[in-house]
Amino acid sequence: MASFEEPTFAAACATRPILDQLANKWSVMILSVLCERPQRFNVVRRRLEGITQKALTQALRRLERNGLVRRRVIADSPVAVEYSITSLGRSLQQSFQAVYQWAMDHCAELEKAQRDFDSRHLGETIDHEDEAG
Amino acid sequence: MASFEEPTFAAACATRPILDQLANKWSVMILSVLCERPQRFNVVRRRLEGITQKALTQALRRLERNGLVRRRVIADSPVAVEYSITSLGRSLQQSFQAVYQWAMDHCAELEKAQRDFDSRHLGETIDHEDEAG
DNA sequence: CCGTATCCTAAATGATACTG
DNA sequence: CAGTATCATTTAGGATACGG
Repeated sequence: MASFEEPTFAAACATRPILDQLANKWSVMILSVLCERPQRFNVVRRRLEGITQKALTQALRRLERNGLVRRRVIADSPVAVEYSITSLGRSLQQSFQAVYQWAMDHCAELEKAQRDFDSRHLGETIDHEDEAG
Repeated sequence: MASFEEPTFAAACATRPILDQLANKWSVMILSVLCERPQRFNVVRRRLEGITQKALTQALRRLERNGLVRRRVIADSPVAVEYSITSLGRSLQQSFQAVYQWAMDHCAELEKAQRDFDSRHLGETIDHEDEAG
């Protein structure tokens, strides 16, 4: 059973860069949107409220580089670009969907837990900037 | 079925802060480690190679605040603190586990996709600083 | 329309020192 | 041991302007 003191998640583990790149909120949302159907850049942009063009471009390129999303130019003037999910991307999206579903199922519990935690820690320097203003 | 132009992931959606806080690599790894058994701070630290004390403290407090992890002081001098996963945390870990399993199953495919992408984009200004040196 | 490039600011990160 | 605090540096993020 080994010593239990050797790292479980070694820095050199091949999954590290994968989690680094893909375990973030925009990837979850983008794959979810593209999973429905191929869509154009600005359509995706409008459906992910709050994302900037720069952030979307970066996220899409990262997903494309990992083979999860395909980029296709469908016209030349004005340029139209359609993004679609690959089968590899679709398989990841299923796992992501479970995380997203969990978040939907448990958001009330989480919000309560946060309120309880915060009231237990009154007066301490916690910076929880909620937009609940 | 609606206009398909309204945002799917509205900024005010209750799941947004959840994804913001929990959809990151350290949360995935920490819950995975704590899922085995309750463990002390520095044990967790050693098993997550590359994490700093500061990052671990912050991540643990965030998980604690969301009710996914429980913190328990088990001695006074020298201080010993044990972290354990809650049942809520365990339910999330199951979804995370699917993501982690996916990463393990597909890391070869992903690495190949990246190589292909990079060779297709030779000469462009992509800054992919791999540690493959 | 779909980006890239630049600039600027805000936030995350890392190293170090210190406390109970 | 398990943190907190501070500071320096890096990185991410947003706004804007511009190009194919």
